[in-house]
Amino acid sequence: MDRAPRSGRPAAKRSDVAQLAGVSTAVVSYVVNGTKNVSPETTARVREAIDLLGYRPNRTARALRLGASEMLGMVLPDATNPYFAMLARAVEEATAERGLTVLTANANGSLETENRRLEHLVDRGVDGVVLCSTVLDPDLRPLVGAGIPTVLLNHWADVAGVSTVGVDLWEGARLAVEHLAGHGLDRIGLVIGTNVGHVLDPREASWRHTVARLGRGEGPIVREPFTPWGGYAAGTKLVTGGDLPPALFVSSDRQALGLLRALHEAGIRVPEDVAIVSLDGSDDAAFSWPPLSTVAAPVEEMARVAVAALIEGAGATARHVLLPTLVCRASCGCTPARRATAAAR
Amino acid sequence: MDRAPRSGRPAAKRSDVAQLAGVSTAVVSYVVNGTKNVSPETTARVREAIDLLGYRPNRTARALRLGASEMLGMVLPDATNPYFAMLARAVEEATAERGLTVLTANANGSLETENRRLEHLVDRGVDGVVLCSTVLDPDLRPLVGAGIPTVLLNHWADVAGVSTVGVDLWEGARLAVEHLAGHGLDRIGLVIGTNVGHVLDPREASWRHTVARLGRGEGPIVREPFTPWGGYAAGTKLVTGGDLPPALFVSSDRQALGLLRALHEAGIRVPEDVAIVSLDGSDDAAFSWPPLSTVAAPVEEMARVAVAALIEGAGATARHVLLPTLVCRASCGCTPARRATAAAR
DNA sequence: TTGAAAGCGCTAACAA
DNA sequence: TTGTTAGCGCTTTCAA
Repeated sequence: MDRAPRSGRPAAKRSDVAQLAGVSTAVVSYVVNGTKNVSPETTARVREAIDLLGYRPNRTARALRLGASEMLGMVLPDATNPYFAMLARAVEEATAERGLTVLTANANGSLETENRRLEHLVDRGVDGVVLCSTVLDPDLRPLVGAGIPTVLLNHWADVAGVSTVGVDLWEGARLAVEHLAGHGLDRIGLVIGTNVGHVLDPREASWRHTVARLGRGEGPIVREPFTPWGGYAAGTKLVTGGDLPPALFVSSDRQALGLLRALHEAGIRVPEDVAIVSLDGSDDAAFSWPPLSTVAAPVEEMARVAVAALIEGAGATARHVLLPTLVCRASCGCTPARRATAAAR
Repeated sequence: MDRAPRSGRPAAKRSDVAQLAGVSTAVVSYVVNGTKNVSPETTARVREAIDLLGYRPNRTARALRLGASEMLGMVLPDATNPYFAMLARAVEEATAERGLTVLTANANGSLETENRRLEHLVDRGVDGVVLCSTVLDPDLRPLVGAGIPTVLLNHWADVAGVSTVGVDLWEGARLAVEHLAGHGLDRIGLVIGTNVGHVLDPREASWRHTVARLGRGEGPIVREPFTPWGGYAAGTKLVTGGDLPPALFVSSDRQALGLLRALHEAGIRVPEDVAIVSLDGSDDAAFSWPPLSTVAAPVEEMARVAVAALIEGAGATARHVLLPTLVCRASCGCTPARRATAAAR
């Protein structure tokens, strides 16, 4: 070795422990990993030596030897999006419970970056990958080529060779539309994203289907990106288009935030003039004005299922579809936004 | 080795490349890392072999050999907080530019978890740590003990032995208060967090100082946690306390979100009845209602400085204090919130 | 119950 | 310019 040890006292290694305890290095391994029977006395001696030296096993060496890094990779479109941030945190938690680490990477909304990050994770030797992709059919070749178990999280389409876990968007849209209809609103519009490719988004399909089933009128449909700016643009279109329906199903919370702003700017009241239910259930929906009623994805459960699929999946590919739940706040009209006393002012 | 190779064809290793190219393994290293002169012909042959086999160096082995993982660790209080999410993304970017990877960990607001995550990062052999702690004086022992370079990000107090990079909060508060005063408002209150320990928060000190210097009245001061719920509680107090000042400096965007909600519920208009400037500059401030005027931290710069301090710092400990900038939106009264046409309705 | 030793894939000093 | 080789710290087989 030709490198100076790190500043500070060099970390103790397994052989130091072995020497101090008067055993072979193998025994230290047995004690540390509990993989073999070691006599109580020896165990005690080894434990003591470990404590004395403050020994911590070198996980890099372990990873090299094992051919497994005990790390999971996760790539997100953008951790700055509260919904993905929740997902990331949940995955981290589910992973930590199993003694693994997550290596998180942001694709920043770029497919090219997504691929680069993916390859990077492969190089780092992650044992599995949780991929939240913005595209329906991500490029899985680097993963498949390396034989790395992969699960597509927050995904609703079928993809060959990998497991997916997603929300039942059809059911989510049904929940939203039925709720809005339950408020007696009879024309229900849709604000939805643009990046869904050529496959019909289940949110759109279900919105259309449910509106028809309930015998309500189909309001306008506006397609804009899944961002607050997209939502703002949608709101502006709706307002200037002069065809503002009394109810709107918005396919993401962030869009709803932007929509709300456009509506406010135009002096349109929510929920009095337009009632809104959105979809995601991210934190920021609770502190918009008015607070958003939203169909919430079961984020923790999604994460747990995804991690389990990766670890226990053992090559099986399954499609997990989880049910969302409606969280009522003020934007749909369920709860009065202002306090009674305030309204009386 | 006693383990089956991963499913799929086993990855090519350096010796395969060497064999195919008809050179020694050392030469492959030289070519891959560009550490030594290799003749053009040999280089070409090696490159070809690499492409042919789809060879990718094993970073775990490299890390073990080098004694450096080429990973940086980052621990955050909560990546679900948009401000920290921005910081995390910026750090990831600054790190990627240098060919390194970030291992991110969430402390979930718990000091105990923070320490556990820190130790975990040490075990993983990270070459440096970016620590965003919620406490003023975090436990750096695991880091110092292992001789791992550390920088405290988003920190404003002096801590022995490590570099810090933070925002000039005094200046931030000055900017906010002066701006509010510039709108002709003469009593300026403060909403601030509770978890600052026994040291006087510079935001509070500067608010007090600036208000006095400008000859304005000091409005009420409310202390609640740095969360939307804290902000909501603060707003409720202010409203029911009956001492609502015409201007409020709020020490974090998330608090401001909650505050806004409490104000809305009480039918109080922003900025007409109360003008608000907050501090952070996170994304969600742009889509609240009304959009928040906020003193924005130079997040990208903070991240770059932090990463540079870690990598080029070479044991030096410096204190970097960066300047925030005021971003005016509607909550302070600079911009009319509603469109003129809407106001005319 | 314990130990000796091979070797994970890579780097780089040293020799040729 | 290229090759030989000794490890990095760990796990685990096989033998004692």
